[in-house]
Amino acid sequence: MFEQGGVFTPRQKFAHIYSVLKKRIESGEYPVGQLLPSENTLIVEFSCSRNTVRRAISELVREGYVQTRQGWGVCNIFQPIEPSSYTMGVIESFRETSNRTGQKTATRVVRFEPCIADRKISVQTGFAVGTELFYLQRIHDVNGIPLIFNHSYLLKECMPQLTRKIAEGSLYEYLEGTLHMTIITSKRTITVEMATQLDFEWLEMGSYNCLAVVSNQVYNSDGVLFEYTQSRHHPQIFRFQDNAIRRSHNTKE
Amino acid sequence: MFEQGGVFTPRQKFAHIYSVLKKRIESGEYPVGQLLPSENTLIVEFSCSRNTVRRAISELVREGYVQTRQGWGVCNIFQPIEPSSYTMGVIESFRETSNRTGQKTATRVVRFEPCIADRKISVQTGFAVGTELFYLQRIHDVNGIPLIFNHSYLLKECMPQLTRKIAEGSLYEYLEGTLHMTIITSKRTITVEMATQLDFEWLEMGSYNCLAVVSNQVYNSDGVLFEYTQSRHHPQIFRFQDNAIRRSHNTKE
DNA sequence: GCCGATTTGTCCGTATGTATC
DNA sequence: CGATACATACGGACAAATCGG
Repeated sequence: MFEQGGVFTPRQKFAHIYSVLKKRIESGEYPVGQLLPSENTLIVEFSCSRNTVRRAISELVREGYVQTRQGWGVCNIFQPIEPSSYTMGVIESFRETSNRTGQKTATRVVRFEPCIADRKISVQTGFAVGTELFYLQRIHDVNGIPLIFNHSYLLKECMPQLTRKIAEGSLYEYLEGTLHMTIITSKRTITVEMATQLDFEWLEMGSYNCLAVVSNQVYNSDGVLFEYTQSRHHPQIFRFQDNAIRRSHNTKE
Repeated sequence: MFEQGGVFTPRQKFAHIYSVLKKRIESGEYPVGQLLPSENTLIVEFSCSRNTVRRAISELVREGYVQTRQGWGVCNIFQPIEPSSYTMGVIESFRETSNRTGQKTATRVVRFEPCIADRKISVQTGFAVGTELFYLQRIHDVNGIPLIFNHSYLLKECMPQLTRKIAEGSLYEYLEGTLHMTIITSKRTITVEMATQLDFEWLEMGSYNCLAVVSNQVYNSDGVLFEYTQSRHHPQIFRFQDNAIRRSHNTKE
């Protein structure tokens, strides 16, 4: 690890190049709407192979910073955008998100009980019928206002010692820090649902009668589904961003 | 192009391997929760390079079919899921989506007029102040019920001949088919908003007072922003899917 | 319309690092 | 410790798209 022009060099070369290019784009060093230096130019600058440059660029494509076109080049399409509560393709805990967006938050556990997956739970969560689980209800306060209601089902086998107290803190800190679990994949579905009795009871719904609902299946490093969480967000604090790329129509076979 | 086991071989090798593996996973040929054959095994089977196999696998990772772990392998985490109206990272027109999900749909243009971007429009859409645009309001009916309200701003310069009649059909068919424009990148933001007077007038809101709002900036192959569309969806037909991967914390620099 | 230079897209083979078992 | 697995990186080759002369 050494420093170079104010930018720390990470272990991986492609990540370094990615981060340098990203900073240049954000700072306006490359004009918007115009081409970045060609791959060959970047190869010389970073003294690396073509694959490495291309990998860095493909990350920027995924994030909507640039787009590429064969025979033409890599075009800067950056536009500054307000920080989103959810960012596509990235897993973050509630605490991490609030730190990033700079808001004061708190978590309350309003229900904590063991349970066993029946057919209804199984269909909703993806756990097999009969699986031993913990069921949690948690309220997240943002700047003192209750705005998120979470229903979670957690695989008991992975965290037999889990207590209500632990769940009051950051669940992910416990799982990753204390239990040394590694979270790899998370499958999310976003819908909009009518507020329920519980939502009205616990959240400051104002005149809204719907919520943004994020249903989340989380897998650990063994490929085991160990968490299902349904997060019910007050509309005013919900925002999700995504960058899409139009794929060629012949790819489907 | 030749056939092989019922699977058409596309031009690109990695896409072929991707599609074969995908079919095997969907059909249960690889047991869920277990490892796929190693990269070296697949290299032999498909007689290709390591990079090509890895590229196919990384697509499957992105789609939530498998997850990988260094030193261990590629683990099958497939779970069948209902078709979503929006699928992450893919651009589709309304017509394409409804064809895919098998619903009868229609589009009505309820407003069509030229306009010039003022400051308010500029902030919302990303077009520079003074840009000449078309402003459209369109209703999408699904199975005869009006459920989506679209506000669109289109760059006049790119489609000076656009008429109300054309907009009644598929806009994307016109842009891609007739004008030979290529759409590459689309930046989307999803929020939930209170229904407006217009929404209540035109859509079957029932007892809902909110909608799922997808704000969309679309760039053509020259890197020019040429479309901003705000799609306001009735909650009952809105669903969006995303697969997230937990990144290592040292990547941010 | 053609040709050649440039640029990105695809694919190959190899080497080395690092995590897992 | 060694064998196996994925992760990173290099360098080279050719294809396909773009653009200017």
